[in-house]
Amino acid sequence: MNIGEIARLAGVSRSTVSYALSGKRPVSDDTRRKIQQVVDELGYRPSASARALANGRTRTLGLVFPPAGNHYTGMQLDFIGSVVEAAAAHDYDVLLSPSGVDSDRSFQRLLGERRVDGAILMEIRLADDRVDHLAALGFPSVTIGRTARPEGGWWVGLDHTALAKACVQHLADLGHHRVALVNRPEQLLRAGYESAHRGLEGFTKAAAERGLTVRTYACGDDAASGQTCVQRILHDDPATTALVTLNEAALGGLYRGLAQAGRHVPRDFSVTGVVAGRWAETVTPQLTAADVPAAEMGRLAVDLLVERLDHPDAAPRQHLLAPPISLRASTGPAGAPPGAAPTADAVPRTAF
Amino acid sequence: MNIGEIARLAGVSRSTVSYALSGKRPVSDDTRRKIQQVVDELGYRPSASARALANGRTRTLGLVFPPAGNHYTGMQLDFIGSVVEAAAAHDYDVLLSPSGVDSDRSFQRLLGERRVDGAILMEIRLADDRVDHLAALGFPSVTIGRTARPEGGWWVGLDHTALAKACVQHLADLGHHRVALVNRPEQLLRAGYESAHRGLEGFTKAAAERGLTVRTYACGDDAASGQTCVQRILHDDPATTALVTLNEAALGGLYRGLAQAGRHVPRDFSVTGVVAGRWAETVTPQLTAADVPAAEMGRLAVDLLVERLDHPDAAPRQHLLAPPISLRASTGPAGAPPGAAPTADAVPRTAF
DNA sequence: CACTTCACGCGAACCGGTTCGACGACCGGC
DNA sequence: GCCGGTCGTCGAACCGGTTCGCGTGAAGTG
Repeated sequence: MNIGEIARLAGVSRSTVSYALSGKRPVSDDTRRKIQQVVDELGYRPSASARALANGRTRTLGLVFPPAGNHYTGMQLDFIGSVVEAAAAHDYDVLLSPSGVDSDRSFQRLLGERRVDGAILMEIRLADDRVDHLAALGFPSVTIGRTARPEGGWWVGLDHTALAKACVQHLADLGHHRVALVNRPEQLLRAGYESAHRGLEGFTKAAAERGLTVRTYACGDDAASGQTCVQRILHDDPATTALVTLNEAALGGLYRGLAQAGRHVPRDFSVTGVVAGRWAETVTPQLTAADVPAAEMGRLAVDLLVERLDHPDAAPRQHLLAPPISLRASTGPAGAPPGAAPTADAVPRTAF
Repeated sequence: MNIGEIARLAGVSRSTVSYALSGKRPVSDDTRRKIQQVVDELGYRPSASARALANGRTRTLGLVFPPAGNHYTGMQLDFIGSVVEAAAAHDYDVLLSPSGVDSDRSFQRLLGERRVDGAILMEIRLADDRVDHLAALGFPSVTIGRTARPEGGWWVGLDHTALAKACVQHLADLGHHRVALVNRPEQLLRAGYESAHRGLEGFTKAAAERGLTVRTYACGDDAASGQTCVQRILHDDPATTALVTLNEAALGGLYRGLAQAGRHVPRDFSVTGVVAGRWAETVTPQLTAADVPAAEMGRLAVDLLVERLDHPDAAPRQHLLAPPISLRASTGPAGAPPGAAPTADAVPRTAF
């Protein structure tokens, strides 16, 4: 069943059917009605491929994310979900592409074969050949995250530096002096992941400003690594009283490691970090954290991309977000000497 | 840059270029080399739309999942990730469709506009109009999950009945008599979600066989609901000593609710359920659970679908999985009277 | 009544591939 | 020297839409 069939049954030409359906030229009410009736009867829908071929637009967006091996974080899930829903609201489909490096097959399919009108890139690196490549091509894309030189690009980003700083300052205000940073895996640091580097930078600067003694750790994206990481932290400096995590997937393991070492959160150890809100609330005590507004970021990225597609000459736009820390129950004042009487219950508190 | 341009530069006809690239007809070595050289120089890749239009195959698979609002579970994430990777291995792209009901817009786009060669459906309901619709159309699809009448379909499923039974038996073996079931949300139960219903059935049957006293609860897909749910459970029957959860997203909240009520896991309360392995390990104590092999299921679903696409007349195939319970640290013997001396530490044990 | 104006609808070309039938060149055999 | 068969290539049709330019008939105008 194609447009020719509809035309035949409605007794008009193919072009008339096309115009009646698209509204790009006026069609008399009579013919429009007749055509619509036939279309409804047969449940006709124009072929996406043919349409894409004819007018060069696929009405599909590409969502490029790292090959991931097996470790997706909750944050990524939130991004994916919100991107898909926002795209649907704009009448776009989303094509998923597990793509790492510039030259890989998946990426070539997306661009070279013109499967998508535009792309959203996740997990940006400070020096990111994918971004450079797309910019050179002038291909419409929006990144979730910023490279080292984000000027003139289209992106929605998180101010990881400010977020990590805020975490440190929060801990310093509570009187903590010896603080550890739990970062993303070594391998991602080496690859230059933005969040890991900017977060590290903010952490280090803020610690220096406040005169804290700090150590930083790379940690695998899973619970077991988190547990091991806490062991290393407490082994390297048993006087550590707080940590900041940029690693969401390790969070459960961090808590477990602390429990195992006999440190009660938040009574004698404080935990905070940069984590998507939904996941900060699944642990007990709930995590005081700079909540990553993943859903909002996904939506904004789609909005930007759609705008860019609709107005090819529009000036680049960006959104830099810096959500405030949400106070929950995983941080508390430092200084309770080990062995002192318990001062608070482990049950969540709603405020400080 | 299109196939005509390549043909011109190589001094041959368009059809020869097509044959040289596809290998569907022999082409002399000389011309093939010449063509390949031009293709490489210009970095030519054939347009996916044009190709799809010409031969009717898009090399794209649709992944249909519920609109989800804002609540995606970790399990769904694992499905999505593994489906995308498995599809890439077969040289297919994946189109995401947040689609609930049969007649909705997203679903129509996928099928009506012929955007995909086949579809994978998630979150199956016992009576699922999407499945019926696809079956009636003869559209190649594979479901992750089974309807009430799965015979003759293509699917990969989990034996939720057996899994829930195994959980109950495990608890019964440990001496628990009063056990609660934490199910998926009320709304999903009403909609007839397979996992919720089959799991409930297995739970109820096994409990009857073992003579247990049980209560069942519907619970929202988030931590806060889990916490509330535990409160209800302990309010309704304070003598409850164990629970089985089919609700992965509520898990963190369940733990919190128990801690808040002063029940120590596993010393005086046991928790088990049906949860993806990765997520069972993020909580402390780690969850003894029937691990949902989400990654494997995604891969199997893609394999089945690709096979079905390659052999349109092949007989339907299925995979019913029933992974064993992984013993971790969240269950223990019942009967330690309240106030008795602690018998075990909360730290994970590796075996019973 | 002749002449413009406008509204509608038609045919053809085009998007960029694939595929089928045919044709010419070259080969060996008789 | 003619014939039959292979091999390699070409032209044309086709997939199913969109879009441009034009023709036609009815309505409006002087």
